[in-house]
Amino acid sequence: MSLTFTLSRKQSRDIVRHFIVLVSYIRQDVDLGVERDIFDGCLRQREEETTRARERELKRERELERIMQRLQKLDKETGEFLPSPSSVNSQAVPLSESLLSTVFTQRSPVTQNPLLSALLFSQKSQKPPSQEQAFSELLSLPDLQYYLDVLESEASSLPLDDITEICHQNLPEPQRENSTDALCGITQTISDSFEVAQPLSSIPSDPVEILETCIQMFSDPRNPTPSPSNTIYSCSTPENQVILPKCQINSSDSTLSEFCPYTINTSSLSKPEQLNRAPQTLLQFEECHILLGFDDSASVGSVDLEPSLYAADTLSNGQSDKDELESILSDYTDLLPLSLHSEAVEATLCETVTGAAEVRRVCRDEQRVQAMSLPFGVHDIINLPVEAFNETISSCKLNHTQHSLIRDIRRRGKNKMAAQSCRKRKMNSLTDLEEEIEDLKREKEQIKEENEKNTRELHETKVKLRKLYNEVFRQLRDEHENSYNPREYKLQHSTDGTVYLLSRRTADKTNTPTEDLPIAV
DNA sequence: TGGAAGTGTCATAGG
DNA sequence: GGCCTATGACACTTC
Repeated sequence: MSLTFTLSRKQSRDIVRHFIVLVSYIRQDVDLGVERDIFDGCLRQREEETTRARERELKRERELERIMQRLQKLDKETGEFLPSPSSVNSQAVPLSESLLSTVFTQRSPVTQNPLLSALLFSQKSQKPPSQEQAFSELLSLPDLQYYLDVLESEASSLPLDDITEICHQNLPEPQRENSTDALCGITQTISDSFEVAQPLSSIPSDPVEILETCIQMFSDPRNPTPSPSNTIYSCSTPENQVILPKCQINSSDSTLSEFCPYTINTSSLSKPEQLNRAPQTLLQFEECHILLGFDDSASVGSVDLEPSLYAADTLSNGQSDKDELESILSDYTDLLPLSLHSEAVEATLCETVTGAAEVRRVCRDEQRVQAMSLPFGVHDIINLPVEAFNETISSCKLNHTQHSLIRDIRRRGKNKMAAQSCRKRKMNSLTDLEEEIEDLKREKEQIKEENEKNTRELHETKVKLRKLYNEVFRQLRDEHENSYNPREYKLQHSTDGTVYLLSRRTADKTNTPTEDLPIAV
């Protein structure tokens, strides 16, 4: 099980630049005080978060001042006019916009890298912002500015080690202590690892294709699989392979590999060094993470990638269909941003990619499950049949807390699905009732029209009958050829069809035809 | 900024 | 009595 990409020097610079953009915006987001929304109902925690937000706000203001100073300095050096409001405004851009907008520019390494851009921007609704806006936002990052400048100007001739050293020397003292070290750490890691083997142009641009490619690689029997549940990326050859552990928020696992699933070739290292390289890489990135001001204590969002991997295995075994693929892709794109170990990025990208509330809930439950070191995931806890579930939890020796947690997760998950189905039923019922109302209205209109029609026909029939009645009376003659007076006589229709001429006086008294008077017409 | 819509969760009734 | 499902009510978020 391995995923292998090797890089040219230019591509490596692009990747470094890409990491810088991402890391810088993580930092920017934290500095901006963009908070991850965690609902726990605990007032004390809210107060603490409020205090933390104030501190972030103060830090953000200091950062803004530094940015303005840096921008002015840049103007003097380049002789170009850089409108300062853009950088200031960019500080107000939420990370969900600023991060995406920046890395989605045409010249962004992310967009130049189809794999990364496809994974990060799988949502069609995310439109790329203008390049100008993104560039202005990029310029708002002083550390990044230095680093990119060096990359642009000297990277073609200098080793990456020297680049990091230049960055380190050029930055002011306080910032050396922060981001530059971390960035240089990343650079050092990547600089050890480039070798051209497969052009990036061969990487598919479509996320589904990317996933399929990954699945094929994961399931390729030619690739060794040291530990499927703990490995996502490894290198091309056994000699040069560095196994990058699966990304997990709560442990010192690979963040780098999540964003850069390329080969880290350590052929120049000895075997022990090779074995140590991955932890070093991760450690460096962890240091970067910490030094850049990320708040680990508030990090939320432990994510288990195993379901996706298992599903990928299922796919590779030919048991897949399009829905499964889409589901897995969704999981994959959902989980990808969570590996940043940053609550800000996690929250923002979670909300960007999927429904925020559900993702947060899943993240919290996943975190709890992982914190308890439970051997199964939230999905299993919720969706296993009762018997299988009871069998599973009985087979594991769980303490009371673990048992309660699992029961709680299962109860809430079940109830959540029940609520969803209940609401769906309610909506369907409402829709059916509305349709029934419309049908009844239509039926009422039809009956009304029919009634009017019948009324009209009845009226016409009465008119005809009156005319006929009068005509009959007009033609009736007695034995003396005299006509009958309609006021004294009337016609009455019997059930057998016979029409009688009745005297009104007699008919009114007896209400029946008399023997002498009836005259059949 | 208020309101509508959506969602998760809890409490409760009923099977 | 315990478990599950359905549903009303509430809180919260997002638009």
